[in-house]
Amino acid sequence: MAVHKKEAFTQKEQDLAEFAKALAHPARIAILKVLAQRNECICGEIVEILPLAQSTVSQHLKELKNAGLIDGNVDGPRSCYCINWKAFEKFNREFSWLFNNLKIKNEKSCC
Amino acid sequence: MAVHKKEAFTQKEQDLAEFAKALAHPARIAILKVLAQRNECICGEIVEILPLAQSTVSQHLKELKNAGLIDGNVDGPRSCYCINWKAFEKFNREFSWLFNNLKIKNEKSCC
DNA sequence: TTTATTAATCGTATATTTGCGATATAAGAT
DNA sequence: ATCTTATATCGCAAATATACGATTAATAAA
Repeated sequence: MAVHKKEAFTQKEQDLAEFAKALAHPARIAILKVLAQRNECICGEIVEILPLAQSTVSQHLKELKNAGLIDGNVDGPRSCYCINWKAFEKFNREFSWLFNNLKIKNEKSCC
Repeated sequence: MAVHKKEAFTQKEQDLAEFAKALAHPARIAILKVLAQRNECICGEIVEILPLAQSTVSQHLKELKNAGLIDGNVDGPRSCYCINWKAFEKFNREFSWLFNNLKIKNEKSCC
């Protein structure tokens, strides 16, 4: 994003944006869904389910992990990923904060 | 994003991702906050508040509008933007759906 | 030890995003 | 009709994101 002026915004705004960014791709939404449907931490399964190359899936997993949405243990050949619930709850809270803040003050819009 | 395989995912996944993408920048989060704090639909004020050029702010507004997060009337020299509550509620619902879906099935993670 | 097997990383091509200045547009004011 | 004012749009440069194949790394199996 070229000349990204992230620093010019509050930490809360940056955090929320970063979290949203991690969700901003259908493949990553799909990965989260897969991680949820199985009650265990798969990984190779994701590659079979998604129409993407292994390296691409690995890259998406890395982004989700960097953003803190998932945790992951790498045990040699077999990795293990799972949802980071605390992070999700924080996002939910932050998002609700923004959402409710808006809703209370401005129930009916002017346009 | 090069070779974007969006089509390979469900509509719900794409919608959620698109919505998240619109939120995936601190400037756009800040714009939504500004639109909320005033109980009217300003616009030029945003330019004064944000540390960005007028053309850049206009571009972010356009993206928010394209994503359906805000509505806007352009009345010649004076535009009028405001939150699209229905869109927000839809996103909130979709996100909760994903979130709850995950939480119910997988209360404790394995890693 | 050698040989799978699984996942991460590297390198690369291409598309998209971000940001800005400059310009165009469109209504109101003079 | 001309000038102001407020936005949108265009065109560009630089940074990121997406995707893939090829390679590396690290454990398990033989």
